[in-house]
Amino acid sequence: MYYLVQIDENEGFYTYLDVKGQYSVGDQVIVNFCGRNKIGLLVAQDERTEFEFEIKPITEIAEGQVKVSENLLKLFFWMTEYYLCSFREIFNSSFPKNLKVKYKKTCKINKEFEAETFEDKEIYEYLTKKTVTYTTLTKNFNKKIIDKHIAKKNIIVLKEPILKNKIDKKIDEKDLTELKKIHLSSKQEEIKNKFLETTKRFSLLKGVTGSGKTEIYLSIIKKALENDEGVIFLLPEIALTPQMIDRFTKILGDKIAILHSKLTDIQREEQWMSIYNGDKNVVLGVRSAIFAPVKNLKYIILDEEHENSYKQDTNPIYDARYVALKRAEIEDAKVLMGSATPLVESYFYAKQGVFELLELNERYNNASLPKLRLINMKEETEGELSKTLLEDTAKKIRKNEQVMYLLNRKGYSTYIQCKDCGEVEVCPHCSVSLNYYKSDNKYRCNYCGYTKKFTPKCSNCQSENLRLLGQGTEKLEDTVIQKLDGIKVLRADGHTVKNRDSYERIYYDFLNKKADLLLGTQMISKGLHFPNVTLVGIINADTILHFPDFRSAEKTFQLVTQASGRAGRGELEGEVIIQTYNPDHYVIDKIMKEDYEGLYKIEIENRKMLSYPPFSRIINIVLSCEEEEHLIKKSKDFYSIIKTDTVEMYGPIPCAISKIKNRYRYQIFVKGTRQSIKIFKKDLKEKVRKFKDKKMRIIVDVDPVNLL
DNA sequence: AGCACGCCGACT
DNA sequence: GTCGGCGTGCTC
Repeated sequence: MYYLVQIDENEGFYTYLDVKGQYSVGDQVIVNFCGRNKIGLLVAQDERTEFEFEIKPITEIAEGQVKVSENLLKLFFWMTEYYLCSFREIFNSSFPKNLKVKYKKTCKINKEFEAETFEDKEIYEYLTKKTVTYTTLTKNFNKKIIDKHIAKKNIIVLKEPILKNKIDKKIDEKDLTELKKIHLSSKQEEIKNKFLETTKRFSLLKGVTGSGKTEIYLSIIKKALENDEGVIFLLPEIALTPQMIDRFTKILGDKIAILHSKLTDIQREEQWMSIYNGDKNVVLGVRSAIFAPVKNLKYIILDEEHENSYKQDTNPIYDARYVALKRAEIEDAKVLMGSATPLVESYFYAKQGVFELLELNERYNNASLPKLRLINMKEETEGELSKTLLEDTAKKIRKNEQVMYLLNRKGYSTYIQCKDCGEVEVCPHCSVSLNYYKSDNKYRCNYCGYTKKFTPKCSNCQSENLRLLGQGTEKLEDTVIQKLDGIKVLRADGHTVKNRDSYERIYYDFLNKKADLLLGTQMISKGLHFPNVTLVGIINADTILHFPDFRSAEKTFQLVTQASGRAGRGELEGEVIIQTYNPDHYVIDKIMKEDYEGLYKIEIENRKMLSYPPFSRIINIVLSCEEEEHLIKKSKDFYSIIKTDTVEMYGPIPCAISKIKNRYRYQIFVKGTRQSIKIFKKDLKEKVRKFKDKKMRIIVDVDPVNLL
């Protein structure tokens, strides 16, 4: 029996022979490759019987291996074709690092050399008796001498896989008492049943913020637990907050596994193994949890479906939403996607009947939707915090209620301009302006992390007449403290929130009313539940409105609506103040009227007219290189290589951000029908592989979300 | 990682 | 012509 084997750290597949027929697809084995032992994954049977090269036998099973299910392998193969990414990258990103068989460096004597060539006879004596790891050897002898011997090849260093055993199984008793306490309203019950009964594989739950979507999810999980069915419940990273985890573990106890990016390697291994062993059938996790080896998978729930973070835009590039649909097809499971503000594409598919559309238009427990007020910032004279918002904030605080401000920019100032010569301070490595951070008095680049000390001098004309433009959260905090005497402020942005711990601390401090105002970036706009918050201020509703992206209107609507949803979640009524410089823009109008349907109609018309998704499929090809001339030439060459009349092609043109980390960036934008794009992709991967050179990187982004 | 292959410049 | 340096591609 021949198998196609994916070998660790290698592209492509190699054929090996299973002499005794003792292995099967999904096994991890040890094979001899390049004259050394390597871990290989049996990805498929090789149906061929004759080969024009010599086939080696599989050495042995990787002891303590964890198998990959055939369904997951199917999903990975589909991904390599759809996203043109490598099998190895997908496998690596879906598989806990700790569970990969590791290599150790072992040191041996090279027998071709005589003992007298050894500077250190003791090492020679030692190594003729045994083979040890490099670490052990360096502990016993002088590292410098050892390295010298290795360089002279007196000592050979080999990488050998370390085999380890599986973690012991521990079985949890199922206790559903907490779950049984969940009570659904008749409307929620109706939606749950509709989802369970529909013959459609995919459902879209459109429910206003605070309408109790989570209770519906929980009741589905409860049903699954009672019937030993598997569930994957996905949340965007930003929403998988300590609060969410708290809530879920309180109700579901240790019956669920949790997978998120802040787990330690050991924690991730434990969680993953409990799923693999079948101890836990329910997984709560972020994007990559879509690959969890859940047994008997019946439901995939995807909350906050509109969130960009479901799209991974580094290799392997994939969209967990689309992968979820595919996995559900392969495993014969159902998908429930939920959002208050679904993606235009998803809503379109729901209206077309591809998704079952489920709607929940009232808030849970009769809580009322917050009142919205619009402030035209063009008429404000007192800087970037309106008088109305300041006054109302003061009022709420006096009543001992809490306030949240959302501002989508961190730091103090987003760009610094010289009043005399007009020069803007820019990053030396990227084509973006530098941000100013007052807390450590530094300029900082958002893209490459470059920092330099802030000096109040224009680097062009040395003038000290600088203008700090574009306010960020730091400056907002300063302004508020200065204008509202004695206010206690908590700030949550990329700078104050370094990890889950600091996030948690801010969350609990605010919940326990240790502050009056919580101000922060997007990270506070999702999923958080503070019953005492009665006012939400959206400082600049239009920061992303003018991005050169066909989704910018939709994204603005989603962001503001989500943030507004933070107000009035308890007994008290909520208010939202939205500051904007574009009061006449149709998005602002639809936000104020809470008219998703209206926004959808405008957006879908635009998409149709310009033939953007869902009326087309897009591929964005980004070429990057440190040398601009080389890049321009190669981009043009590549364009002519892939040029075809069956799809629309634009470019190569510089990307909106034309340089990042010293690499110049050009893009080729491809648009076509589902079918024509499929054909276009067919040999694109091979063309990219052949065309790439050492200096140049080519990234093929299928269904891009970020077009910058 | 390590070997084969091919291209190109230096030298006989 | 030949030798060798090195960049590139392949290993089942």
